[in-house]
Amino acid sequence: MKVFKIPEATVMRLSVYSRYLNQLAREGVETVSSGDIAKGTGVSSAQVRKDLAYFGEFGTRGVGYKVDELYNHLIKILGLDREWNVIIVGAGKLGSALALYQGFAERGFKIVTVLDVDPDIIGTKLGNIEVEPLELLEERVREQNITIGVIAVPASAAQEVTDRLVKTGVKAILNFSPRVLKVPREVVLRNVDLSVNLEVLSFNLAFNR
Amino acid sequence: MKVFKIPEATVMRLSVYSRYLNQLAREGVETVSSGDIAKGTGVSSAQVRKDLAYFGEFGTRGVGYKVDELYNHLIKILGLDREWNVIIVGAGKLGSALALYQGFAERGFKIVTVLDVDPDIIGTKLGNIEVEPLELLEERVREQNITIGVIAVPASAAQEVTDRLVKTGVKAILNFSPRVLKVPREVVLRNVDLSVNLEVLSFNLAFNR
DNA sequence: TAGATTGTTAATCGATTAACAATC
DNA sequence: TAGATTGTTAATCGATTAACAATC
Repeated sequence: MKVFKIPEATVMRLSVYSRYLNQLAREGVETVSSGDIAKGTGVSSAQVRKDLAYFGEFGTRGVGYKVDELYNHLIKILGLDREWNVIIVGAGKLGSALALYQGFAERGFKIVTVLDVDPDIIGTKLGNIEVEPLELLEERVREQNITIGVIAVPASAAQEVTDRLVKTGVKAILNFSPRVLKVPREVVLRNVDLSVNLEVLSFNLAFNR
Repeated sequence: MKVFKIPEATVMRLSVYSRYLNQLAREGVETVSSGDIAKGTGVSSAQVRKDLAYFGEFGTRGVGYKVDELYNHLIKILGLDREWNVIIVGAGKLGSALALYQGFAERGFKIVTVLDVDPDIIGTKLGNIEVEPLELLEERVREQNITIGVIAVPASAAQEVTDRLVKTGVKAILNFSPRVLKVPREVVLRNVDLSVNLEVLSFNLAFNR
């Protein structure tokens, strides 16, 4: 356990940098400066260096960073150097959209189970995953070594599902329901609202101009 | 145009408050204090009052806020008191997931057009919207009075599609492609990365513990 | 009035930026 | 060496929190 706290904004930027480095690597670029990364990702070069400095010294003064080296460091820092098994609970509009989105797999997140309570939904296929009944939650989490749970159920069911996931050993919860969830301190919780991004846009359109 | 800048975090919290107030209203609650909202949404009560103070005085000292009144204020502030017509460009895995997700409609975002270049995708139905060819971009934006464009195309096509949208009068761009886009100052741009939420979790799992 | 809660100011905390010595 | 760029410190900026007068 590290003593200093890493700002969440830094973590999110590291993710952006890593994508950009991946792109550069595919283009055959071998070396970048913090200024290059800055221009490519829309932040300041001081920010890039500061963000990296939390984790070590990855560059060479006067020269810059080796693209593939820095990329590998970032992937390791972000915990993307392994595969994370993910369960999605709730296969309604949102849950099935998430299950169908393949961008997660590229970053090491493997959706291995999708559950629902609706008999009409159970048994349907989302890509190559079949939606299974909610009762299988504990069984699937255990046998598939699932560490991340995605909550895509209605608000009324969110806490109960979360409790079951946590009790069975899930270490992190990504909550898409509009409910403030209680989890033990050692479980990582993150709340997401898909349409908040559009709302920030509409706010800016309606208010600022 | 307001002179002071509203922190983006404030806007995102206003969105959270509005959802919570909506829930309270449905439960028949008539009055809330900043402390209630704080507990219900997981922030501090000072934060709630500070966020609201940017926009006016909505409460009564010693009493609190009227739930429906405050809700209506927030909806207005967020620009959700009207309908926004949205175009999604790109109907791949991500674009179609976004088109199928109905949560946007609840907040006033109406997806009216989905475009793609792939002949295999054009003509397929996403809910009740049919995917149409990219060539119709200008025509659809104009005739359907579209103000918000969602970029769900590969990085290589992102800037070109953005330029066409902006040129045709779209006022805001929600960019899901991993590309830093150039837009004129008056166009609102927001970059989103769906899997960054999972990456923040994996970072916390891998690094902090 | 006494109790409660807002709106707002001042203090604190944290994150970003500027600047530069270190060094390739 | 001269030029370039890192790593890091100190200065700045901005956001959150604590505290309290105003007031219902």
